[in-house]
Amino acid sequence: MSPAPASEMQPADGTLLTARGFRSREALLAAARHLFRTKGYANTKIADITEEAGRALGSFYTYFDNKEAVLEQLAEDFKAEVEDRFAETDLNAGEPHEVVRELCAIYWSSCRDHSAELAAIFQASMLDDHFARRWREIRADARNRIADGIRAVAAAGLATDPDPDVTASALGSMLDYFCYVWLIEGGEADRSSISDDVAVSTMTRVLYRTVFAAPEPN
Amino acid sequence: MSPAPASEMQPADGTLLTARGFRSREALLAAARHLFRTKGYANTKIADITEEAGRALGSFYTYFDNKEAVLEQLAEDFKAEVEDRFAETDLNAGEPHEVVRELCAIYWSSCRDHSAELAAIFQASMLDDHFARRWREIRADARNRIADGIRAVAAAGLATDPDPDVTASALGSMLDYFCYVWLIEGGEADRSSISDDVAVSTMTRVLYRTVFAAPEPN
Amino acid sequence: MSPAPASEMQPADGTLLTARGFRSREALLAAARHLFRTKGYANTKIADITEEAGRALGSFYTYFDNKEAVLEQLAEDFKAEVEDRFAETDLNAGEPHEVVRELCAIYWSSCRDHSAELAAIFQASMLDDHFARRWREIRADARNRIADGIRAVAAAGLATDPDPDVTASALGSMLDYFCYVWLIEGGEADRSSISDDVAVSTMTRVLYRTVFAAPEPN
Amino acid sequence: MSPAPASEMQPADGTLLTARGFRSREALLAAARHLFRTKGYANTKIADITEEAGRALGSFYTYFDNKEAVLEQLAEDFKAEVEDRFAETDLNAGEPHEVVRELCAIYWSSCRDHSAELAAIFQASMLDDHFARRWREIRADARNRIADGIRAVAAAGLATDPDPDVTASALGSMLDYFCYVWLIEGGEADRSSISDDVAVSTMTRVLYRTVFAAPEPN
DNA sequence: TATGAATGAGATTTCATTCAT
DNA sequence: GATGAATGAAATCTCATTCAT
Repeated sequence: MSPAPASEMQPADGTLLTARGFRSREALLAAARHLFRTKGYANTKIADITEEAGRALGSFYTYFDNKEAVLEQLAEDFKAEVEDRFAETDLNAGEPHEVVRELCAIYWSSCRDHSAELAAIFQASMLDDHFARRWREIRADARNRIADGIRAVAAAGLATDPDPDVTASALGSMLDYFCYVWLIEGGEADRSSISDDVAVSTMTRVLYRTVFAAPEPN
Repeated sequence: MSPAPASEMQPADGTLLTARGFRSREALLAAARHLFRTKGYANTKIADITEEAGRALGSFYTYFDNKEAVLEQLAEDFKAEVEDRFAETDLNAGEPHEVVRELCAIYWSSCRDHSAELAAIFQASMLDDHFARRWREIRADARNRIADGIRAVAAAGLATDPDPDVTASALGSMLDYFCYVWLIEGGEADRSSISDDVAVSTMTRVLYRTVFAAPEPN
Repeated sequence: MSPAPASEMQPADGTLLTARGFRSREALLAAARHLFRTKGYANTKIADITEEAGRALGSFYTYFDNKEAVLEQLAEDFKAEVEDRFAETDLNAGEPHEVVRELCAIYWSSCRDHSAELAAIFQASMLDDHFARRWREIRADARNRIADGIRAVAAAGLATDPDPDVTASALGSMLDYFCYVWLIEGGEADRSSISDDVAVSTMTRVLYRTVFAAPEPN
Repeated sequence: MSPAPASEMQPADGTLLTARGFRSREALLAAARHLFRTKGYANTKIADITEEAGRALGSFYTYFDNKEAVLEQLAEDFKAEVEDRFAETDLNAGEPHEVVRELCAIYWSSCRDHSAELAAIFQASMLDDHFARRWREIRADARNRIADGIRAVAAAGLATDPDPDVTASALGSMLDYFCYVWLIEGGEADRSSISDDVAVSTMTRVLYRTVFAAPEPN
């Protein structure tokens, strides 16, 4: 769908990769993605990644400085793709409820398609200051979008909000952790999965009602 | 045969502790609490805890089997106290908006007063299946409370919700992660703290508007 | 049966014990004996002994310097009693086959009644040079008795043996390890116990035939 | 895909080792063997083994899970070799006394050449149920051979034995512990070593006389 | 004497990273 | 580039022994 990022032909040290090297690097990234999702970031060892990728342990260091660097790469790709998806959509046009729903749908599907990255960076954000900052940056984008929406609604006199930024933080927290719970943790105590439609509708409901202080149309 | 010294106390695990032992155990718990909050659960080593508590490394094992056992104890106390706080309040009486606000206030102050436990168990839930389950249990309480509220509102014909449990999950996720972000992570990219009032008002706003699909009174 | 050894009223440092102290010391010895037999010497911790004895950990050191000292005491009592039992019997009188049988019977019953000491000292002899020497001393008694018997038989012209001491060593090894296997290890792969009679008869058979180079009478 | 380097070897556990790895593994096994014999199994630490082998501590875990695994490997090799040595010899042919002598000679030389394994597994059998079972298995082979011999002698009407299996157990105990005492413990209180010939002759004497109830020929 | 908490040396095990082949 | 063995620092946990009460 999206073209390979320019970074893919170029490892950290700036040198170019041969085709063979390129394949190895991709295999390692794919293995890491898989393991981060299934075992968690902290519980994944370098040796797990190379084994899963069918490569020798030492080969890992040909392409990455350490596990953080892998996540850094994955997080970058993740952020870029989420931004792409938002950019492709005109959130200012259309019926408000539809716009909100579209935003939630993009968020949900991005998280679903990148659950490994979501799991890893969410977890890493709790272990490591660097990734805490990184994660805040990624979160900020959606949060600002929401805050802008709240302000626009207020400007239109449809609802008031004494603190749009904090409300946006709360709604962003809801989106993030709701996705984490259902896509990675495996749901709540009494229910382990939901359909895409229920997920998106629920996220939409909370966002729409909070921003507009009114029920959804129909 | 000989009577227990007056100084003996009965901690959770059923064994008797002398006053001296009781103090050591408390010192270790306090140290763990402090470190879990400041360095995070995973980054805290047993040796850090004993050092902070001014005890020898080996003394840790007089009181706990391992680091998990410390968190288990803290989590238990946390859960018990949050439940106590909720039990003390009659959430069914009074004006709805006030009830919601009260619930949010309890949640926020519980998390604030137990930010160490919140941080630790949140983190541990991502590293360890056991704590993931534990955390789900703790979360379930507030979630069910919210779901009940949504159903009551629907029964009163004030608003509709096609899926109260999932909405409650979303709102619970908001509460949890909002508290985590502001009380432990140190806020968002462009703002590092908020007042209790702003926090509670914001949480209340999201909850109230989502449940009632209407603006707050006044 | 046998009177309390003089050592029982006197701990290692030469001081006398009060009645209370005497009871504690006995409780610890009994506990050690029990644990040495069931868990083995090496696998028994000081804390296990005091717990089994219903005493506080620290009390152990009131009576013994360490675990070795307990075994030393038990071994001493064991050696003394085995020697007593042999001394009570006149091995030179009577029909030869009966004498051999009597010797084996004493050996077997001593080991059976002191299986804890046997287990402990056998094990300790393999871990610790001091007990290896101690065990050799204990073994030497029976071995010399056997060697004397072989020489007497040779002197009587009933059989020859080029190396009575080594043969006695082999027969002593048989006695020791046969007792260990059946009384402590719980028998062989396909049979877990034998009657006293079969045990004694078998030991007798090997000894008698080896010494006399002839079948037992009848 | 790429062919295995010519230097790769196939050790017991199924993984492939490079020549270098093979050498390290052998060095560790040799070091363990040496230390088990001189210091005993229980007194040998993993660090002792790696130091003796001139390897880093961590390297041990490249080849073995723990100390038990090393002994398991040594025990396996030991058992296999003893069985080989017996298999190579036709114990049913020849003059009975020579057959018995041959069996004892094999036993003695096997134990002498594998005194490290003998010491270690003997000791471990007293500390650990797993090795107790293992050791019983290894012992069972010789014991059954002896029991068969006793039955054959009885069938030929040369001697009687009311309980061939228990007699075989006693004779097996003699062989095992006699070898242990003279090859590992360093002999008896008054004599520290014996020649191979005296050892084998003595073992033979006890076995032959017990089984045949008669003096050896000549 | 009795108690049990305190101590810390020592042993095991893990794993990120380096490096020789 | 690829390989996998080598390394050793760090962390966990145990337990004999001491000691204050």
